[in-house]
Amino acid sequence: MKGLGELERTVMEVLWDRENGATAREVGRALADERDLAHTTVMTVLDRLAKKGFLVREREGRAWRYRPVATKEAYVAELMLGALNMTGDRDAALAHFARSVSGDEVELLRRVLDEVEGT
Amino acid sequence: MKGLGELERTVMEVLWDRENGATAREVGRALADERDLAHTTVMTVLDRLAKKGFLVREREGRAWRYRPVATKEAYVAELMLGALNMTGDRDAALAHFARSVSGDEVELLRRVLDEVEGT
DNA sequence: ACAGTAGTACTACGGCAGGTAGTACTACGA
DNA sequence: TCGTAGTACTACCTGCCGTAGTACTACTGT
Repeated sequence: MKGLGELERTVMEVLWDRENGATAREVGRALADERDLAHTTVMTVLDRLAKKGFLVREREGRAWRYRPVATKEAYVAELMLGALNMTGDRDAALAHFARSVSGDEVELLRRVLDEVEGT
Repeated sequence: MKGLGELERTVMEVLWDRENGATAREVGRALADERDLAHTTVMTVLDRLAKKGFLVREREGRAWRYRPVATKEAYVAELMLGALNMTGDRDAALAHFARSVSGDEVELLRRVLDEVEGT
C-alpha cells in the first residue's frame, strides 16, 4: 500500500467528503479557501491518485469525475494493517496498540469486537 | 512520526533482534547474507536513524554501539496510531480496523482490553 | 463565425528523502 | 611503522511529490 503526500491526502479528504465524487474544477473550488492551486495542479494530483489506484474516474461531459475506490475508514484501516504486518509478532504489536488507545476507544473497540463475534 | 525507508527498516530489524544493540560492523555482518553493503553505507544509515531519534548510541572503544530507543512493538503501535490520527472519525476507522483483523486476533484484543480495564 | 472558457494531455522543474558509497583522517595492535 | 578498524564528512542518483506551464480541443453566447 503506497503512502500519500500532503496535498494528495488533502485532495482525498475532499473526495471522501462527497457522495458523488468530484471533478477537478470542484476539487479546486473546495480547496480554494485554504490553498491557492493552479487548476492543472489539481488535475495532476487527481491523475496521480487515479494511477495509484485510489480513485476511479468516469466521463462527465468533457470532464472526468473522480471518486474514491475505498472509504476513508478502509484506507486508514489498511494503513494500520500495513503497519501491523511489518512485524513478525503481530500479537505483541496489537497488544501494545490496544494499550495505547484512549479509554473511550477501549469501549468502542470492545463493542465492535462483540459485534464481530456475532458474525 | 517519520517513516523509515526500506534499508532503514531492515537495519532496525537487526537492532531490534539484539539485546544489546550493535555496532556498525556487527550490523553489516548481520546483513551480509542478504545484502552486500559498503561499511560506510551501514554507518550512514545508523547515523541517520540516530538523528531521527530511532537509535541512541554510546561509545564502545572507538566505535559506537547503537541501540533502539523504542521496541518494535511500540514503533508499530505508533505507526498505527499515526494512521488513526489521520482521520477525523477515529471511531469509524477503529471499527473498520477491528473488523479486518483475524479471529484469533480478536481474541487477543479482547484479552488485552480486559487487562487494560483492570488498570 | 469567432472569442472566451472549460477542460484535457503532456511535460517539466525543484526539493527532499533515502540508498549507496568514496575520501580523508585517527587510533591502535603486531 | 604498517595495516586495520573506525569515524566524520561529503556526494551522487533516483523517485516521489508539489507545483505549474503549454498546447490543443470542444462548447457557448454574441
